[in-house]
Amino acid sequence: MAAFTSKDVARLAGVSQSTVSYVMTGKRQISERTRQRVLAAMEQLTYEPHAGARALAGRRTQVVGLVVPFDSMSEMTGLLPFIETIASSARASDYEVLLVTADEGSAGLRRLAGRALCDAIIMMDIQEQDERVQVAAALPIPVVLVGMPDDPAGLYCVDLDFDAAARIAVDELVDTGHDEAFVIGYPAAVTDRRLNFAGRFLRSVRRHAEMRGLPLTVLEPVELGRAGAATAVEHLLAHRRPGRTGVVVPYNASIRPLLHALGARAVVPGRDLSLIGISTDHQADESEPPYTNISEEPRDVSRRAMKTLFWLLDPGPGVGHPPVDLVAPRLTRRGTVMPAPTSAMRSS
Amino acid sequence: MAAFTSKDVARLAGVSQSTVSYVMTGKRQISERTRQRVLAAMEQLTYEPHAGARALAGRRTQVVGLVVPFDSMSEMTGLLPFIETIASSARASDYEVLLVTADEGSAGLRRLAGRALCDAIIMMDIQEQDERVQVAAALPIPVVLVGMPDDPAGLYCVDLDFDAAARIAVDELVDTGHDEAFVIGYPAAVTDRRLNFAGRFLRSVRRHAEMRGLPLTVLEPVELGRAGAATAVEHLLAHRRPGRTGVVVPYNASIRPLLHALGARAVVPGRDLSLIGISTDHQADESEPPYTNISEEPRDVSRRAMKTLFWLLDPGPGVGHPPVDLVAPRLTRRGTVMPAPTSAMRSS
DNA sequence: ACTAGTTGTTGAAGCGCTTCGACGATACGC
DNA sequence: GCGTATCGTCGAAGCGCTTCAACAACTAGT
Repeated sequence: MAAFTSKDVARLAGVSQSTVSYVMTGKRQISERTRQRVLAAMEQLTYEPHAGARALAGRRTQVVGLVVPFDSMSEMTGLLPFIETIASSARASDYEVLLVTADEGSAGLRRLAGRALCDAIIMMDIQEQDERVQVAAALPIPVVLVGMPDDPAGLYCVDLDFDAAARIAVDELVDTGHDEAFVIGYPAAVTDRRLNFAGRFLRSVRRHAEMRGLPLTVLEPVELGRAGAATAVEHLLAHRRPGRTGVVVPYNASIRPLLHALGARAVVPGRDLSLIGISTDHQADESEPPYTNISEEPRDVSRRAMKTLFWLLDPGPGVGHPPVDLVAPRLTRRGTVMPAPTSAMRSS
Repeated sequence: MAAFTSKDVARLAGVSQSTVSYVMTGKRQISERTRQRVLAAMEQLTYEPHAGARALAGRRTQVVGLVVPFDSMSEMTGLLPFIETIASSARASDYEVLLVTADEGSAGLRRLAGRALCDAIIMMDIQEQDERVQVAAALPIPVVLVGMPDDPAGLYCVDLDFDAAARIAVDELVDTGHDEAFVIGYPAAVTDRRLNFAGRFLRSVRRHAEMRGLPLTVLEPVELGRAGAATAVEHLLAHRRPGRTGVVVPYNASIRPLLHALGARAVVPGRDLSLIGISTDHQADESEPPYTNISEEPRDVSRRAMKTLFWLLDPGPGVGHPPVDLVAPRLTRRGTVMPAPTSAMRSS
């Protein structure tokens, strides 16, 4: 099992070592006959090129660095689909994935680039003011952000379009004749870290509600778990005005406990009030009961991020790429929003 | 930002390049004065050694390959703590982590070793009969399994001691005077893939129940989700004999829906029957209600696996290491097991 | 027929490290 | 004082690739 080198392949194929290299990289024309001989020799020896040597000589590693937020003790479920999609996109283009945890901060970024560990970086868990963004922008390799800091510093960003999500939620509630809306705040784990999407969504939802004349209250954050949800529901029920009330739950992990708390008080979403969650379609569908949701699809976002990253690595002749790529969310009705009153009633 | 090389450091420090190398690796004695000069130069240039060059010349990469089961569409939550712990253990020893998805099968393993992408591999999601185990055993680099195949082929394995877990569960039920036990089977997603732990647990629990004379029935698998749990509970209630019934739920994702289904039928664990789950302490504690559990701690298992891996990379002078390292589980009572009848009643 | 391309292949020069053997300098034993 | 260790440093030879310049063998153009 002593590893073979390209020299061994060359000898077996009866060509020079550089020819073997050209067969692998395709950077020079090689006659079909020779190519086949070389490929056969590789096959026979189960040859694999030495990654380090490649990186050294060719100055590219075929590795993408993935910076993920493992530091927070929070469940951070929902992270897995991101990682998985990124991993498989990478493999599809013959790239490996190197995992770096976010708690390393900028040091991790510098290490990745400085040691030539990867050709590009994809960074998640972006905060509004993120020191790493400046560092990343100064690196000699491309960096794609999943999320949007206040100042992207020229970096490419991919994320869900939270402004559109907010607009869709408000529109849906207004169009179905709601008189008032509540937004369940993000849990402290999110707001403490000033994760970018929380602020973006809350600002947008306030703006759109105002534009459409929908009275809107942002409730205290729901701490993950039963107790927090119960408190929020009590508060909600105590403060709602008579009329048609809509509730928007922007943080997916809050949705389940909230539904549970409503259920415990025999409040039925879609009958007694309306509820819209932001979550994956899968989660919304599997929930008991299923709820009307605005899609937040980690897989789409990751895929787009990887596309951007590969484009940066090899721009090609195309027209370019938008620096900020916001994935459009989609509303799917699953019955937790009360339908609009009949037209007779409506014209009040 | 043009990357510096050790030659630049050498020039700045007024020493030869090889001296710089010896300062980094510590493989030769260097006078303290020179060492400090070199370190200062490195600092000044923010020098980082080129990983590829290191791998090429030094034949070690300071990378561990991590093979994780992303292929299954199953939630595979619970995976994150493994990954996180492995990532931080690795970093603590100045190793990077390269992520490989299990759906690549043995090809991924061969690539990792063949291309010299890493110094060692840690592989999760082991099946009873796993073709990858043979391949892994033949690799020129150490491989540690998280899980136990039927035939470890000489590889080091780390996992929860499912046999002990089964014994603890049976003992607890017998010692508290139960007349009968049910085990909720693993969902199809697990059994279809013949994951190693399912068979190990079921065999053990049957054996220990027989040894202690506890009538035991293994129920149909609970499919993840409400419906599956409801079916299992109905079946359970229909078939239980009069007397003290214990239920063991070995798959952590099945516990929550099961508790929910029991609640929906107003069956209270700890009063109407007993329930023991295998899950992390955290999950057991946060659950509503909390349940008596046998600990399954991914972080412990991962940590031990990494310890084994580092030992394999650098055996040191110690006495050695057990090839199969089973982490002992621990029972924590949280009130879902009915206490033993009073001694007066007991002596029937 | 003779130059001017074109095509396919090669030798050799690195890429930035590790590591071996060598060597000058200092310390020791007698 | 002279050989003999010991210590600290250096030069140079790779590690296994990529890539450049060069060249042999053809094909075309005039």
